[in-house]
Amino acid sequence: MMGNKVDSGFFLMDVLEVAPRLLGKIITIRDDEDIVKRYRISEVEAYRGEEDKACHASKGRTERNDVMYLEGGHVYVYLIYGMYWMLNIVTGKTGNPQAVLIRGVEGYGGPGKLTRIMNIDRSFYGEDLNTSKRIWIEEGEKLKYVQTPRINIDYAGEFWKNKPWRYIVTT
DNA sequence: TCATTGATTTCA
DNA sequence: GAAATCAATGAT
Repeated sequence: MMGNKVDSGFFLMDVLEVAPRLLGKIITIRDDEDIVKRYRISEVEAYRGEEDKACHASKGRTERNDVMYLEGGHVYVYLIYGMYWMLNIVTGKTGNPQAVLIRGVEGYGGPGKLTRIMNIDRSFYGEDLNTSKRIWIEEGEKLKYVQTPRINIDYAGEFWKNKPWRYIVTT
């Protein structure tokens, strides 16, 4: 059954609006063998602009975070700890570096595990969710969730570390 | 709690 | 150039 792709305007809202609304939506991947797989989003984290010390854009625009400065709807992928690809969705308007980290989908918790299962790597960097033929987001049901502080951002300082910008679907 | 792991970033 | 850092994970 084919779901409806989300409207491109959805990704242009502020990251704090987009993050909770992504819960329950479907990440859809078409692989090299033309097989389409769907994953329901269950956990995300929001990273919000240069002022957010936990955000990769907190020290300005670099080669790595460049795509965060583009219009919402692009895909931001990067390697962490030399082993794990992280999947992020850029949000907000052009020049406003925000992104949502996909931390979990139904059946698979953990951002590094997801990308391994979905076969997501560097080649997805900069993909446009509105036009890409191999990754996009489909509408899903609205789910209840709780908020907690973000994980593994001790370097960001107490103020930013304590922001409850991690969103988890409740069962 | 600790080793893994290497691209990116930071410091010189 | 060299050194430090890091949106994590799995084993101990």
